[in-house]
Amino acid sequence: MLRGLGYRMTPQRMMVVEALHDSDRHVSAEEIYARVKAKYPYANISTVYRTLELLKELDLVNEITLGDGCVRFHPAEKGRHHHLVCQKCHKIIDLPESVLTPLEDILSEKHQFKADLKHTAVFGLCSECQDKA
Amino acid sequence: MLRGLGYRMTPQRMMVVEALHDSDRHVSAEEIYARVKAKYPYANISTVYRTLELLKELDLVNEITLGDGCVRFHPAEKGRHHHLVCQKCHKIIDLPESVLTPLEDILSEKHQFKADLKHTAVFGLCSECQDKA
DNA sequence: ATTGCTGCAAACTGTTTGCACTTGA
DNA sequence: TCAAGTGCAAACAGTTTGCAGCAAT
Repeated sequence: MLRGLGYRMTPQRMMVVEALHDSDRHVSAEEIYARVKAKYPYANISTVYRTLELLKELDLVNEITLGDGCVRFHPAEKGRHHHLVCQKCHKIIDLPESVLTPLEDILSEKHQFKADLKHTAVFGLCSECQDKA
Repeated sequence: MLRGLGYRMTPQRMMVVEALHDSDRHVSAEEIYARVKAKYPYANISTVYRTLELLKELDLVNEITLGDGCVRFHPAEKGRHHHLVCQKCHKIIDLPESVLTPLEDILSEKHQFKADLKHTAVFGLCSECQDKA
């Protein structure tokens, strides 16, 4: 871990990073806390938040809001992708980065807006929930 | 107001609706509350939330999360549009619906996902903030 | 030996809920 | 009249902060 950049490597931080990588993507702070706490019951949620804050600043994790009232995180190294969020069953479908590049180009050319699509979630209905309706 | 559908028309509800329409778009519940309270100091924020909840159910207002920690609302009648949110100056740029229809089609055809883009915000940097960087 | 990080408790923000009272239909 | 809607206070979830002590460097 590259934190000979002035930061200290503490067991707590290691456990947060580990939790982030072990879980499949999109874990909330509370979920990370739960995982860390399972190993080390004295762990504190504010430490989790502070570590996530730091990792975010260093661009090691990305943050995403999926509209369920809590921010979710995933490691930047796991590759960029986007998210389709089903409003009914709350499933999250990952989307290859390529799907949104045309959009990125349009926004850049026609609106001078530099979109940061790693933070983007698209809401709607997945195929199963469409069938049910 | 079409609430001969069993709902009562109370002054509080009128004021919420009024506040929604008077303000330019994307007001948070707190902002609506502030506006209502200016007219009627006894107003209560839970009433605001309850009214917004109702309007949402009746599809009279849309809800959107702009990533600043609070949900924002705007009247459905004001027309559908999308939102570019600058992560630096927090400006909100409205986008005509047409810009995202190609995306809607792609998601529908290739991913069987029925996107509901009225809830969608795209984050990034506006042109001014790009220049500053 | 520093100084950065942690744990704890307490504050804070946005939102929801239970309940008794009020009011629109 | 009387159920639907309100105000209030209290609870809630997710997140942040101040501070004293601890521990990586």
